[in-house]
Amino acid sequence: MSIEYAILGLLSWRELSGYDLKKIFEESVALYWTGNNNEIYRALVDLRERGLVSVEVQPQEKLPARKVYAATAEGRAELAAWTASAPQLPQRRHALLIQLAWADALPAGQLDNLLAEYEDEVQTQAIISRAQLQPAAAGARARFLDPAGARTPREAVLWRAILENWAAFYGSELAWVRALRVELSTARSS
Amino acid sequence: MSIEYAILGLLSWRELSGYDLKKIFEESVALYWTGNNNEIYRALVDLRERGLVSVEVQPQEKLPARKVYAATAEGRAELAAWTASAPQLPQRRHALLIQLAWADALPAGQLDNLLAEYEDEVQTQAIISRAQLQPAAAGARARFLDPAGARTPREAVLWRAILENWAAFYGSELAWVRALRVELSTARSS
DNA sequence: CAGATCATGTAACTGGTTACATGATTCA
DNA sequence: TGAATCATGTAACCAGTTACATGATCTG
Repeated sequence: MSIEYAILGLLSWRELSGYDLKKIFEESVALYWTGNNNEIYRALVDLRERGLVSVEVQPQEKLPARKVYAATAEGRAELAAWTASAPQLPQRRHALLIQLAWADALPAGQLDNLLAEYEDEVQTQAIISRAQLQPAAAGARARFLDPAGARTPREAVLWRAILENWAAFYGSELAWVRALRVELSTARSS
Repeated sequence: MSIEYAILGLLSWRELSGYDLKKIFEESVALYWTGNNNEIYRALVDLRERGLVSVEVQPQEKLPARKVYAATAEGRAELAAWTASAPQLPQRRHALLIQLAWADALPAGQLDNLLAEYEDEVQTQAIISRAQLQPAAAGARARFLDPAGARTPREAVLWRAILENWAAFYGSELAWVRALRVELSTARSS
């Protein structure tokens, strides 16, 4: 899947500028693209050309004009068709596992340092993804996937499930690396 | 990380032709590239140019010559340096989660069909990845990450951990989708 | 005054995918 | 005889990343 459907989905939820989208991508765990300008602005042009989104240019006095995009009826239809399409398996690229395959050449201390560093990083992500399960501060504009911004109870269930999936992913990874460190340290001393 | 280190690692383990590599990539769960020719043959040329692998051309009577590659001393040094490098977080692309974010427009039955199909696919992967934890048939050439092919006990521990990571990944995913289906069906009927 | 924020975009590159191309051999 | 396997490669394309480019405004 390309970033286009993610953008189309967001624009079906509320109207947003390229800059808004960029921030949403940067903040969200679930939207795993970097949110770089190139891709977002090109995707918006493309969606526009295909008639899936509309633009409204809002001139501002002192800042560059905001181009605010929203999904059109055709865009919503296209999105609905896509959501019904056959699910793909998630793809996971896990460079550390390839590193570990050949890491037997490393001294035990260095290997454990590597794993400890990894554990730290994963723990950070686990905390962040668990935090997203908590509702945002009252008064704040609901962020993407915050059940408070959902339009129906079922949508809230789905959004919570998405966040739980990410939390489970990092939780499982954290448990794995901790178990591996224990196993390596006990094997060494036995 | 590019596919190059994965190839260099395999060639540090045993000597292989491009065709052998292709098959290993296709068979292995852990080596998540498609194993397409383009990338493998280009990577081999590149590694060769950088002096990290050597080639031996083995002419065959009736088939095209095999070009058998192996890691050189420099290649092994480069690989060792890479294994010691800072670990990266795994990256996961999960299109279904983006689909679900906007799936509230689907009728309940269609949504459950989608999730059921996903559950099936994940279950297949879960079974495959658990199966790789079993030793290969006696007499068969040890496959990549089969502890039987490991060169030291610690390497066997690492290889098992890698396979367990994949099994845990699919196991966690399977539990998640099952729980979600239950939640959606009970919410509907209450 | 420096750094973050608002707001738009472009250029160059990397990594990876799909499909094309060739041709003999082996097996059901 | 048709499909799978052995064995090499090339061409065209797509998605995504990093870095470049501009410039005003707001905040500490």
